[in-house]
Amino acid sequence: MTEPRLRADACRNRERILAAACEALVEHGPEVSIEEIARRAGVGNATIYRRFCGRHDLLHHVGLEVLGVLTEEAERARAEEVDALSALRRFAHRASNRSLAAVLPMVYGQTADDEPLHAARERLLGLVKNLMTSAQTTGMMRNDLCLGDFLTALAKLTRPLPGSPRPVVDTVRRQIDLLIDGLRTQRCCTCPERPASSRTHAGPVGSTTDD
Amino acid sequence: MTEPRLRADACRNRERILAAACEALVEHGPEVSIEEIARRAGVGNATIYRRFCGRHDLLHHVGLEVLGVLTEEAERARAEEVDALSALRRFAHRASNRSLAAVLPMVYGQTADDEPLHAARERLLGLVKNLMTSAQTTGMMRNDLCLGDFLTALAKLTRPLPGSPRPVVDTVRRQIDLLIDGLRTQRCCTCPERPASSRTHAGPVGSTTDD
DNA sequence: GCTAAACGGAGACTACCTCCCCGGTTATTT
DNA sequence: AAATAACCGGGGAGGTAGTCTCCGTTTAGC
Repeated sequence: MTEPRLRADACRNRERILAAACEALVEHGPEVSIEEIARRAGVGNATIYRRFCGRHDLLHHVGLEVLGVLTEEAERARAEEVDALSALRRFAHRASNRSLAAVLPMVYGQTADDEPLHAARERLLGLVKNLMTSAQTTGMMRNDLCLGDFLTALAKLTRPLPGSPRPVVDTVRRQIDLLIDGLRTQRCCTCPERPASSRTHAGPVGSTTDD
Repeated sequence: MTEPRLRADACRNRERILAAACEALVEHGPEVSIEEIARRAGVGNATIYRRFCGRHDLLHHVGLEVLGVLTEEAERARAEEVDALSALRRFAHRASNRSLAAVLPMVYGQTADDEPLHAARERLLGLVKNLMTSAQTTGMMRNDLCLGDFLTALAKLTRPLPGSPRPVVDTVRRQIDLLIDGLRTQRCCTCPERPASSRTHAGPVGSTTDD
């Protein structure tokens, strides 16, 4: 049964294609062209068609990969952080890496009635929902919020605006901290007191460092 | 000197085109097609070319109009609200109507070195900047934030995610309130204690009511 | 009711996108 | 190190969609 294992370079290219697809999706929206993804990945467009059978299949695998990473992050955050709100904050930060949270809405629209994708999604939603209710029942988080508020806010903040040369990671992080602080019941500043740069727009272009 | 005044129907159509362009821009991104805008406005595409000389000119006027409305809103908010933070909140709510705040980043990328647009933009930025420093010096708003943090967050939250049938106004409002609460120095819940719907995603599709 | 302004649709032309084929390149195996 | 099979990028055919213009018809305003 199949999967004769990919050659090393083919495997590398497959990863690159998936990563490029994520980037391209969040920047250009759901109907980004295959050519654009290929350009970004630094491969010929034929390579994409060789590895995936068509657009739908590509997006399917993008979705699966992203959902997998996020689910794992949610589990680790829950396990390694002491309280639910810190876990949510950590999860949010991880989800902002490579705009992961913003990829999902782009994929869903294009892959209707895709069963495994739907299942993976429900699993992630369940985990985050648990974190939220846990934070709420322990009194750390306000009660007038539902899952959708948090997740769509996360997706929106994570998604880069067109025109920004490279998403300034620092800004996104700060915005997420702001959001989390808004979620809190009591004020307890989690945001490092980084002096505000008085410049109007983006500061130095930060590298996408992992947390 | 020129501007022989438009006929009533032409004038109406011009408004419709500008409004449709805003909608289309925030939904499809900066390189949305003229055809799509015409479809949305319910006019033939020739009508757009009759009223504006090309894509650049259309976006220029979209930008001017949006900047004009937002500037006026900022001034009114400052004049009519008692404190700077309330003014910011009010401004943010108004800017979320018709996704106004999200239109601007779409326009800027396409209209480089457009002097009047740039001037109008600086004017608005100045007003908002004043509101922010005012809120900060009176101790209502945390100091580790700059103009860009607030404005890009506003633009992102205001921009609809692809796939959402109609932006659920209620959700956007709540997210903005969350953001403003995150800005505060002390907790003082501005958010009406609307009981959280436990449903996973969007609740009822709200109409885009003005504030 | 007349006239000039405005309208929508259709058409020419272009650009880009999808998908496949082919001659050259590279990883792997012995 | 040579053989071989997997893999690669570029280019091309066919198709779709976009931009902008022309033209016969409709409509607002006097």
